[in-house]
Amino acid sequence: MRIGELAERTGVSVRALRYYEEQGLLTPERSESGQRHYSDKAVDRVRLIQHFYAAGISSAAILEMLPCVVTGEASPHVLTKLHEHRSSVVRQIEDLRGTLQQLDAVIAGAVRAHESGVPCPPG
Amino acid sequence: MRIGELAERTGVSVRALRYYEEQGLLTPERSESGQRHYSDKAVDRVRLIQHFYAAGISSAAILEMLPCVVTGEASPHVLTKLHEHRSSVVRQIEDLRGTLQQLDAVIAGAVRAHESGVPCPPG
DNA sequence: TAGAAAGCTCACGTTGACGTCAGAGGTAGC
DNA sequence: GCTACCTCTGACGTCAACGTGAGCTTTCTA
Repeated sequence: MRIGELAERTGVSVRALRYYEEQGLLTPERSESGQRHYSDKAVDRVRLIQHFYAAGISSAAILEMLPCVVTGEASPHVLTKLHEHRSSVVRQIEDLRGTLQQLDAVIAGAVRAHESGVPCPPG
Repeated sequence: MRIGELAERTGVSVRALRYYEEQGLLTPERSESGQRHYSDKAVDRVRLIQHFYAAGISSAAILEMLPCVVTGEASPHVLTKLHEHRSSVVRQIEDLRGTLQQLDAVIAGAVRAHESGVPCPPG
């Protein structure tokens, strides 16, 4: 498929797909005229990349990990990196749980205030 | 306390504290000479701000929510925003759980490959 | 009372993941 | 073969949360 279709199927912009290629995360075939052509597997790869981005993992780090994501192979160094990222993700989840509690406390307080007729700040 | 002490007690840089003030998130008293003076409560407020930042909530959104965090009051509009952020945080946690599974699968595959003596990509 | 340390206000720099625009060529349906 | 989109390569713009440096004033310490 061409870049527009991949963009549509993944929900990622055309610009982003070209950017992924710049970063070495995606290496499509090229037609005679220079147009990019992607296999179906690219859809999953793009989703994986987005997953990692969402976890705060940088392009460079993703690039480092991608070969072993694809082939199942990893050098000890890459394995160490993988564990580091895992820990980071776990930490993020814990932090977000804390934030959730904060938000819930705020919401509960606000609801109580609303029920007891306390005036509201502008907004 | 002055800005340096607040920075030390919260682990946030002096520059960041001035930035929070620019955004309206922090409004310290000023001495005759113009130096900022913070109360003890500022420590908790800074930590709360950091919590929200970590959850991907922007300065503007935090600013909108802060009054009701402080006073326990909230307009219906702010309450809606709070619920939106809550949903967003929940979604982030779910996404990160997915990422964690991906990482675990990759790590498991890499370990198996390592044990069976498969060659490694450079790195 | 000096001088180091901390604070002040601009104001420009940084980083990452794209957005956007320009100008030119490729492709598909009729 | 025409037309309407699609794609290409630069290359500059954006946005948020600060970093950094300059040049100056205030406060603490010996």
